[in-house]
This record gives sequence, structure tokens and C-alpha cells, in this order.
Amino acid sequence: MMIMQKPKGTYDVLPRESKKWQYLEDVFRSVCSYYNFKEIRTPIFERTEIFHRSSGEESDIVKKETYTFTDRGKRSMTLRPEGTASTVRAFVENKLYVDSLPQKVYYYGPMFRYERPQAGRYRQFTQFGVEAFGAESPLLDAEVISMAYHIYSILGFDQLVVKVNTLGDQDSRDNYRNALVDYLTPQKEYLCNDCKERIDTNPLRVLDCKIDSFDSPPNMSEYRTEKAQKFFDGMLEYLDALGIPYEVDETLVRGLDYYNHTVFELQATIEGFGSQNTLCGGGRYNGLVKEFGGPDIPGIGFAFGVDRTLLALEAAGIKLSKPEYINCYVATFPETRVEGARLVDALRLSGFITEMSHEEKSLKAQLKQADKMNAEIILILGEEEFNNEEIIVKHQGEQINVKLENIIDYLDSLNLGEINE
RNA sequence: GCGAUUGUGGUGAAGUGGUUAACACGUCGGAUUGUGGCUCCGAUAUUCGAGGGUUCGAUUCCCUUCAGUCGCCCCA
Repeated sequence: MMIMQKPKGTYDVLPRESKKWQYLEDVFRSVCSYYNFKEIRTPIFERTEIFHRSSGEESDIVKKETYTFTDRGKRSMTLRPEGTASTVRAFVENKLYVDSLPQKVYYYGPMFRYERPQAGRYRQFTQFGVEAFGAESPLLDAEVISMAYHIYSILGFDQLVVKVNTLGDQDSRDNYRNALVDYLTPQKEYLCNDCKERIDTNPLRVLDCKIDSFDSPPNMSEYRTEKAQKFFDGMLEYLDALGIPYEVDETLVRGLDYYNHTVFELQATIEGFGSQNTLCGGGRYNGLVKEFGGPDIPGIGFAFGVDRTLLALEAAGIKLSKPEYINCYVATFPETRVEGARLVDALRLSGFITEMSHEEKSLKAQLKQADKMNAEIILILGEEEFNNEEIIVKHQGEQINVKLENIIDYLDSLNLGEINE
């Protein structure tokens, strides 16, 4: 086996593509600043219980997808599979709730899930996410959805659909859960083994089962409390007002236990795009902060798949990165290499992206290299010119001699870089 | 966890049970002394993912393994 290879399901972001990542990250950060979300950075691993408690012992993430290890102090640690649990933990631990609410934060970084890799799914992947604590208002739900939606608008991507649903409040869920258990119990013996367990642990997920199917399971919306319905309707009203196109999808339930009320996903609708088309998913998690030992403060957030978004943008033919280029290439001769190195350094400190050859080559080879690098201007430091304290400047096919002492001012006057921005 | 499929140089790829593994791109160098593109010339795989087996002989056949890709499940 070849040892020098990356772990399964990971990827390298190579120099030729890192600009795209930086650009996306810039868009996230600027949108966050408009919506007044502040960054929070938490560890990429936590005590295992943090994730088990929040996501639910029976969730797929906890049951088969976590990267869990025992550290040297015999503590069970887990690489974070998602961002909300760590954020809530930090929110509670640092008592951020004593400040005025709502508190709005965002995070950006790697997440880890042990899965079979495929298009748009990796074991280490990157998420950008936001969490807003402390306002139980449908306006906040709409604001968060709008935020996710607008990121795509800014990127110029419109081949997506916003799906929304509500799981209702605790009473709605309890009502529905009871109805579901009553419905399922009589037919328990016909269910698959997983579902037999799920009736006790998490009956909602029985409906998700792809093995068992049901004729007429209870309808979630009938068990929704009036209050929960009103909250959902209010949220939709705001979405309408904000001009966010959406579809209500009653089957949208999502995999984590902590959600209630609003849940939503943004899905890519590009034809032929892989099956991993959920670009962004989120929802409300009232009660989670309390469960982590904080006050009973509501929360809502979303997680945004950065790698998937990059794939979607590529599939849609949207170009994020501009061609690579440099401002100046300094060509030298053996006699002027030392002076050339000093000049290169001076140009760099003046803000010009500058290169020279690191080994002695013919002038022709240096000019070719300058072309490869898309140099905007080429400076040739010839021996004769140097003796006259001058340098040759080639710019857009023209060539003139400039006094060395004036070179920075001259380059400033050319406004280099502007055509590339 | 299950299923399908693939694995030849930096990249895209052709190929065959048996002397030197096409071709294209890329990269580098050169085409008379210090001028870029194009063109032309030259250099770029002791080796066909790894390990084992069959065979006189395997990159080509078989097994195992690793990795990639795609799908199921689930999700970002």
C-alpha cells in the first residue's frame, strides 16, 4: 500500500483552487457582517457526550458516523460531526446569554463524519453555519433562511429550491408521537428489526424507513398545536414579504433530534447534479440550550455545505476565480542578479506581486517564464542600462527605459492590477 | 453498513501472454552573442495501484488488498 496518500474521504485544496475557497469564505463573512453575525471558533473535537446528547443516541450521525477516540487520559472524545452542539456548549459555558439577546454567531471550518465517500460527501468536509440564540420570533427564522438564500444570490446561483416545514412545538411532537406509537404498535411484528427498536426510541424515524411502508400513518399536521401552526404561518408570511421563494414539504423532517418548529433545506436543482444535492440545512432548536445546562433560551441555525456548494457552482458553470497573474517579472543577467534581487524585494514591499527566476537562465527563457506567469509588466535589468542607472520596462508591447530611482513611481502610475480586479 | 465500476508517466488516454509501452497536453531546454506569441527540434514511464498465484514468460489471466468514481442509506 502506498503510505503517502491522504486518508479516505479527505481532499487537498490545491494552490490552483484555493482562491475559490477564499472567495466563498469572503462572501460568507461579508453576508454575516450585514446580518450582524459574529464569528465563534470552537475546538474541532469535544467530549463525546456533547454530540450524543444533542444529536440523539439513535441518530445516524451518532450511531455510525462519528470519529470517536479515547485520549491519553482515557476520556472519550469525538471529532465534531456538525457545528451546533459545540456552539451551544460554548454559548452556555461562557454564559453568553447574559449579554443582550439575540446573540447571533457563525462558524466556518472542518466537520467529520465516518461515511462512504462519494460525490459531495467526504469524511472531512467544510461547513459554514450560523446560530441565533434568544429570540422566539418567526421573523428570526425568516431572517436566517433569507441569509442562506442571499448567499447564493450573491454567488449568482439560482438553480435551487428552498424547502420548509415545521415539526411543531413540544406539545405537537408529543401528541404526534403518541398517535404514531398507537398506530405502529399493533403492527410491530411486521416491522424490520431497526424499526421495532425505533418505536420506543424514536418513532418518527420509523416513517423514514425505506424497508417498511405504511398505508395511512397519522398526519403530522393534524397533531400540531394552534400555537405551532401560527408560528409557522407567521414565518411563511415573512418569507413572502422578503421575496424568498419556497416550497412547503411536509415530509422534510431532518436527521437530528434537537429540531422543532421550523426546519428547512436548500437543494440544488441542477440537472444531472449528484444525489447529494442538499446544499444547506437547518432549523429551530428550542430547548437545546436548556438541555446543555443553560437557561431556556431558543435557538435557530443552519449549516452550509461548502464543498457541495463549490460543486454546485461548478456544475452551474459559475466561475469564481480569476486567472492567475503577477504584476512584475524582473529579468536579469548574471552580472545584475544581485541588484535584481534587491529590486524584486523593493517592489514586493511596495505592494507589487513580483517574481524573478531563482536560477540563472537565458533572457529568452526568463521572458517565457514571465509569460507563463501572466506578468503585466516585465523589467529587464541589463548591464548597460544598470550602469546608466536605468532599467528596461516592457508594458503592453511597448518598451522604454526608466531611471531606477523613479521605477516605483512609474509603476504606480500604470495602475497595475486594475484590469484584473 | 450494502451494491456497481475503475486503477497505465504531471494530466488525458491507446495497447498486447513474449525484443525498445503509442499518441496528445503539460513541463523543461534549444533554434548564433541581450527580447516573449506561433512554428520547429530535443528531453521527460528500468514500468503499467500494491501483494500473491498461474505460466518458460504477465502490464495483459486468477485471487487478495488499497484507492478513486457512482449509487443505496443518510445527510452538508
